[in-house]
Amino acid sequence: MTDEERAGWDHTPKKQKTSNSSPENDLYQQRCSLPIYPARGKLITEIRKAASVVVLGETGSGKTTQIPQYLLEAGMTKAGMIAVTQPRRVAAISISTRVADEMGCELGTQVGYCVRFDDATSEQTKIKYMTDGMLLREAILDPKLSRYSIVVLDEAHERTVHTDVLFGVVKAAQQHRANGNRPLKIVVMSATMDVDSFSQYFNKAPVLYLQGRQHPIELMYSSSSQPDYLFSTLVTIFQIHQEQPVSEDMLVFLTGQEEIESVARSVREVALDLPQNVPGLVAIPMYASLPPGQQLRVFQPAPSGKRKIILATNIAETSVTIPGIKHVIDTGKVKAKSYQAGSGLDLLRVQWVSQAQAWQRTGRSGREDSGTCWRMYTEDEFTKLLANTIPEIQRCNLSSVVLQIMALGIKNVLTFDFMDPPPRESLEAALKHLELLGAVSRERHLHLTPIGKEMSTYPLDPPMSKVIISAKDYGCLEEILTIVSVLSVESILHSPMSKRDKALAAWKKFYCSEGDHVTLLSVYRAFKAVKNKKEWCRENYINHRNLKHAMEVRKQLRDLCVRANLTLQSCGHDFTAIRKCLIQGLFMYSAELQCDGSYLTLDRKQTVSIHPSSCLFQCKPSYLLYSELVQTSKCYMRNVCVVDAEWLYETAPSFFRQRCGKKR
DNA sequence: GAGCACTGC
Repeated sequence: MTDEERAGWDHTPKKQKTSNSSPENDLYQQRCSLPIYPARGKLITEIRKAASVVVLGETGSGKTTQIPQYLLEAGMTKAGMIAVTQPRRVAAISISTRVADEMGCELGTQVGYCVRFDDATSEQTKIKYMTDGMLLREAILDPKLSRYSIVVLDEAHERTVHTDVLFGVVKAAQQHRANGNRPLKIVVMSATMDVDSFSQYFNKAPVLYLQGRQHPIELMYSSSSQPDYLFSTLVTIFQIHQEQPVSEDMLVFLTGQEEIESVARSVREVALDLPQNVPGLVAIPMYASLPPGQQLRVFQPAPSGKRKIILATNIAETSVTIPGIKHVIDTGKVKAKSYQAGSGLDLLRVQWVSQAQAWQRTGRSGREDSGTCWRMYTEDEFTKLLANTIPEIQRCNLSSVVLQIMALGIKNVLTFDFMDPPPRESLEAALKHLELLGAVSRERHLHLTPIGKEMSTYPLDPPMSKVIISAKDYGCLEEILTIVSVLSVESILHSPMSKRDKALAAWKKFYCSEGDHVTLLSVYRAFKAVKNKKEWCRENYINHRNLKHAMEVRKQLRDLCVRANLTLQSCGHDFTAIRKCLIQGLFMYSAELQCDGSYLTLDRKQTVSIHPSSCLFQCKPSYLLYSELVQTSKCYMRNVCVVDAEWLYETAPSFFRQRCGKKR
């Protein structure tokens, strides 16, 4: 979503009966005054002419809201809907709300949206805003995307895994439909200059440039390299504060929660010692794990006579737009995920941003008026940064992506038409993982097994899908649905740092000797049984919101199971059945106790420890399953479950024979 | 004896 489109309206659907497309209408006037409006005719002509078009639209051009309407008005939806994909749910919902307003129709009629858990479309729908992940799901059922005449891939420059896979999917669908009477048009929309690769990939598609409404921004570089970017950031904050008008708010890009809270403390401390004649300031943190109520603080104006300083992660680069920012301080650092197929471990590391990311941050200062961006690095350092951020698909675990691609009917993932192919080792590692789960087979040729096909219907990581479809063999689908749902949302255990001991004491009554999975099940069961759920959550340090979310996920998974004719059996208190079932998907995530009290993983022989948040932290069972490994100060197993060596061996004899040869 | 960039189905 562009800045223009994000700002200035609330997210609640407005139901409007009068038509807004009459010339005397305000919204109509607004539409005509957008920078994109003069290009309307040319856009329609070009998109009509070419099979694929790339649109480069600066922020504020209005491309996301207007282009779909232009195509509709030009009669280009006769043979099917227009799909407009977005990387984020809130964007799909709020933009479609805006467009419905502009068109003077009710949301869900001609204009609608479709995101997980929420489908606001109908038979009348002509323009459908949706998340990229949603279109990908649809593609598994219908690889030709036959309901659509045009697919608009918005925010393509963000290069999410879903968008990257969609590139290949829509391109293949277009080829399939090229000779029929209903060709598929593709519009790729990007906000960065790097559009050549998009054009090349989509058969040299023409590139259309749109003017934006960005104001001039002054760039300030450090004169010398800064060894301590936090210190130079603090100095710069107070330099700006003392020299610039107090009405000009500041946005500082930092790497994470801890850093933000510590800088916030420093800012407040230094502010106490400012001379009398210097105005006051308020430091406001902004990061994703902040409770929603506190996130809203960034939108409130500063108390009069004070300056607002927002300390944010890269959430403020794309997901949240804060109005009124005049100064941006860019530390040039970001915390990002890196994955090496070799270690099989996801890592979060602080690293340099790319040039494109730096420009994105810079742009946050010139929204309503001219602005300034203060870079905490030299111009020379800037030129040495990567031009573009490495696409996510090249730095993540690919098991679920590979499963999805194969479910789309693509024969060989290794030759799938990626715009930027991921490393071969990552694809091979994913295939090996799926083979262990019985989802793919290499007999004669590489193919998806019936189990793999079934697994691909669940919105889960492959191990968890495997656990679900295995539950029928253990008569515990009800329990497994609960456990899988709770594991797939953010933690339901709420542990405020100040009340850690109290929280721990409250959880003790749910603890089960079998491990965290069964413990989470007992929390969920207790929650279902009580009347006053909110109060119960507060008393027991349980996160009510995340638990509600888990219930929503559970309902979706349950529906999918019913559709697959899986019987919803309960095993009551037979936790052995549950643990044996978990092994079916997680056996490669197992560890063995060593004589010295440490643990070694069974597949790569890595030294690991039980995470201190686990209910088994002080226990030493001989064999464990874990849901994930996290590398922090040590390599920790998070969410562990006690198992028998025999069960592991019975589940995957050849896997364990290779790895524990001497034992058997 | 700890620690969480950001999304999404």
